[in-house]
Amino acid sequence: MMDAVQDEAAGKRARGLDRAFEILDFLRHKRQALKPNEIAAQIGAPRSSVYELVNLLLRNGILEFTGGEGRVYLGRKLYFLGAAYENHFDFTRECEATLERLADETRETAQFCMLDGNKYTVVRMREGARPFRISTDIGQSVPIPWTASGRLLVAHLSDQEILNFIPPEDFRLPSGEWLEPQTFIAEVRQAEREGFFTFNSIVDSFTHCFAVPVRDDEGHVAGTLCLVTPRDDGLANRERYLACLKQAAADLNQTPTRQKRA
Amino acid sequence: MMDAVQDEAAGKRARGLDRAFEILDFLRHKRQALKPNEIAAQIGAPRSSVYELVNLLLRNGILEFTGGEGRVYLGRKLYFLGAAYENHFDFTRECEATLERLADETRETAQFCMLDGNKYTVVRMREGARPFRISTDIGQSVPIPWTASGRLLVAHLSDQEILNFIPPEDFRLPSGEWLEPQTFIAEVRQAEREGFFTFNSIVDSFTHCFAVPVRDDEGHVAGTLCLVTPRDDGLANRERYLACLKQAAADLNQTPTRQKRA
DNA sequence: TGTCGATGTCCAATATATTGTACATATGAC
DNA sequence: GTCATATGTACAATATATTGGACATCGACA
Repeated sequence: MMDAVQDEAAGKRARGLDRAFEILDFLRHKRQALKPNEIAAQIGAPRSSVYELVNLLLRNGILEFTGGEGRVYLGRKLYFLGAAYENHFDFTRECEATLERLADETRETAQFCMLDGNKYTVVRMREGARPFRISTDIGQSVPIPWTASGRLLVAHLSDQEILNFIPPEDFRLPSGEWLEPQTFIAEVRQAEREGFFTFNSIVDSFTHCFAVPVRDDEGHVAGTLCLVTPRDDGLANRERYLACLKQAAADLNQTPTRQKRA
Repeated sequence: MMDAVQDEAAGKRARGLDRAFEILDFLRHKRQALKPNEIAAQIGAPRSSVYELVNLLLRNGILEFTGGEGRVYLGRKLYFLGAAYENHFDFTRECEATLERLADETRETAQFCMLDGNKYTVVRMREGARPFRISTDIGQSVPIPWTASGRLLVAHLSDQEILNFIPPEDFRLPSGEWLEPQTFIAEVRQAEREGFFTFNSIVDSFTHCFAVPVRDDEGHVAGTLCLVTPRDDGLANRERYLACLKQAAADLNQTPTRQKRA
């Protein structure tokens, strides 16, 4: 409830485009088809506006009817656009291979993560060979401060920019504990200096997380490679796992986000 | 030039949303980053509008700066949205496996194709094992009447709907020849009856194409599986290839576009 | 030097998109 | 039967988005 996060002031009209992408993002996170009415109620938008926009998006193939009863979900056109992005910044192929290698070498869960707006998200994942699997939902948005990768993904920002960028409520950890922003920033700077970050996950109580940065052509941190391990394994193999990650990141950096194939 | 295809009447204003997706589709087909100015010129839109929209889309992560000089291309958010679509209609995994099997069995190029608006497009492709490879760009839009799959993809429409759906100029073949719409419709009905369509490609002079429908839960044709072969091979192995395709489609239909995993 | 084209910004005018509201229908509770 | 809720449609009012055009800058070029 109260999902109208970005509303600037008060009773202003929302721009159609913004509202449209709010709808798309909402469906993405819901991961299911919804009726226009439900969408309107849950994102707190005027019903007439949502009906209008949904119809526009349907006509453009951005949304599709699915699930019956007039429910809509993301459409095929988005798939094509996403595929074009993936093709242009052709990280996917090397990424899959790298994750596979990482998972083989460590038998742990390996992930490639990026920022999605001001959240953290797992883009690709390869589960480890352990009998006890640790896995995350890919494509879910998670507050940046909750993750090891988060320390690396905002390292290019100044302290103030970081504070502006991350929604304040995201410093409230799932345990209910409050992570002091200054503490977080200190960790960001430390991760920046050392070129990696590791810690016992603050999302659960039994995993240890490793993250190293992956940089794009211009040297910016474009994403991270991570390992999620049981705590004892992580501590026992710390140096080896870090070495594996760094090597993998170096390989990825070697073939930076390159232009199209031809 | 004259890309303003969908403009209803004359000097009307364009809706922001429509123009926005026009920009996205344009970039997708150009397959390269462009300056806002270039976009405006090439799609025939007012420069001020394009600058406004591009900035909006940049703020939403739908577009990204890339390629320098202020050039923009499709953004990461589109990738996430596309991945969510792909995840929901989980055709991809089975699809890849099916294409691989097809390519193995026939040593020919196998494709999975769908409609993209009122065009045909190759979604996934697996190149055959032949020394002489035949391949197509994936994600490119091609007029429906130029392809074997096209006969199947519009079969659910009435004659009149087909005529309304396909832009008239798409009946002009790449050779310059004119394909009579009634001829095309007759082929559509034939394909519908027989459950497949094959012909010597009208895009080039040396390939033969096979297409069979893939249906979704509700029995609609959601896409097609195709083989693109050298003409003599295609004619020599016609029955076997058709059997392979039908079997593959049956396998895909068995696991129809299913809901999410959990 | 002056001219031209390409690029980006700024701004006012008006065509229109967004929205509140009313209306219509179906369903289920009681 | 009545009432409440969920769902979709229709429409007018006004807040604003789209647009044309002016303006500034830069590099090329003669």
